[in-house]
Amino acid sequence: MSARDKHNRQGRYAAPAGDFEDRLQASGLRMTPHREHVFSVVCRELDHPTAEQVFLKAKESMPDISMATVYNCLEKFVECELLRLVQLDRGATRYCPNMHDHSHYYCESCGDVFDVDFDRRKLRQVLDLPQGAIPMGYEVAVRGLCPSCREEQTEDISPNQSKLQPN
Amino acid sequence: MSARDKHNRQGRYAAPAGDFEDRLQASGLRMTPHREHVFSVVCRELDHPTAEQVFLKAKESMPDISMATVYNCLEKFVECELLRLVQLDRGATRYCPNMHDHSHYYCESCGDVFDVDFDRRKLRQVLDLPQGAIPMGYEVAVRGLCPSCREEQTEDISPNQSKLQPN
DNA sequence: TTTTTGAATTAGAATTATTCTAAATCTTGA
DNA sequence: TCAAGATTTAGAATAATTCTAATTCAAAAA
Repeated sequence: MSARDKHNRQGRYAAPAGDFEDRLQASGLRMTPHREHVFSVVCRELDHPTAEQVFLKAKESMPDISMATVYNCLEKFVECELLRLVQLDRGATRYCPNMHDHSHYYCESCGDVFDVDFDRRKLRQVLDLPQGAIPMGYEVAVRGLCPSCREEQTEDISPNQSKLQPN
Repeated sequence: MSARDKHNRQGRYAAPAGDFEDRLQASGLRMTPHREHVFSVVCRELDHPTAEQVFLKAKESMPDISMATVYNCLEKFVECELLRLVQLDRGATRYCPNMHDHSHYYCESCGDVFDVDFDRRKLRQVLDLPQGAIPMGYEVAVRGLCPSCREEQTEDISPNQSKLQPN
């Protein structure tokens, strides 16, 4: 089961229809079988995959595709705003097809990553930005327990004994 | 001029006094000249430096220190919560001695990184967290123009002609 | 249609940041 | 003083990514 299914969050992506080709062409890029396939892997098959995960999945139905092509595709998709980079820690960069404002919730127990929405204007108000700054984009990551892992960890102990300190 | 000076933000660090030694000892670590020096470099000499920047600066007054020691020190400091990791993009990991809740503002024009405070409870309210999740920590990065770079870019054109879209 | 031009793909080399390893050195407590 | 273990170190190894240069492919021009 994918993280998206498990956490029961609706996927909302930038390119539901022919938008994919439009965005490529707007950047002077061609739509190719490789690009279509790589993009579909990121969108449909996995959640926030790394380049290597995309490569392995893409190879299943396109065995001759190379790692270099996967990297090239992903880089171009980021340039034409079909994907965003997600850098949760020192590890490999992940790719995210949800181009709406959202944060990434990383469960420290199961390792899943899922999207959590926020309102950009409200987020801005929470930040004590210096006068004159022009914020253009926000990247928010949350670490903690996801609902299913929290349930596992609390089902054996009574609520009052829980050491979990939500904040 | 350091980013901290330029952006005129007060530095507030976890270990102003003898807290440094206490935190090391609480994790079973010794206070050594190398550790003291590396920590002081991160705290006083640079803002959000990478391991390599710390190494180069530390070498100035301790020429025999090795890169391995710098990495070891930084890793231990993160473990005993004297420093936090900051991963702004694919590049090298940065280290931050401000252990209070805050976000990192990255200026896309000059490349400086400075701290921006937020209220943890308010941030939590802005996020549409799923029922049952237990958030433990937040990492917020903002990209945009810092006040000085914004001034440079707008001083030649009238305010109405500005293409800048703050949000 | 053929040619030309440049984009896309590729394998493998190179690079970058980081981690690992094993030896030497230093500290502390017995 | 000795033993145990922590610290430091150089350099090797690793992981992720980027670069390079050759090849293939596709669209526009002739």
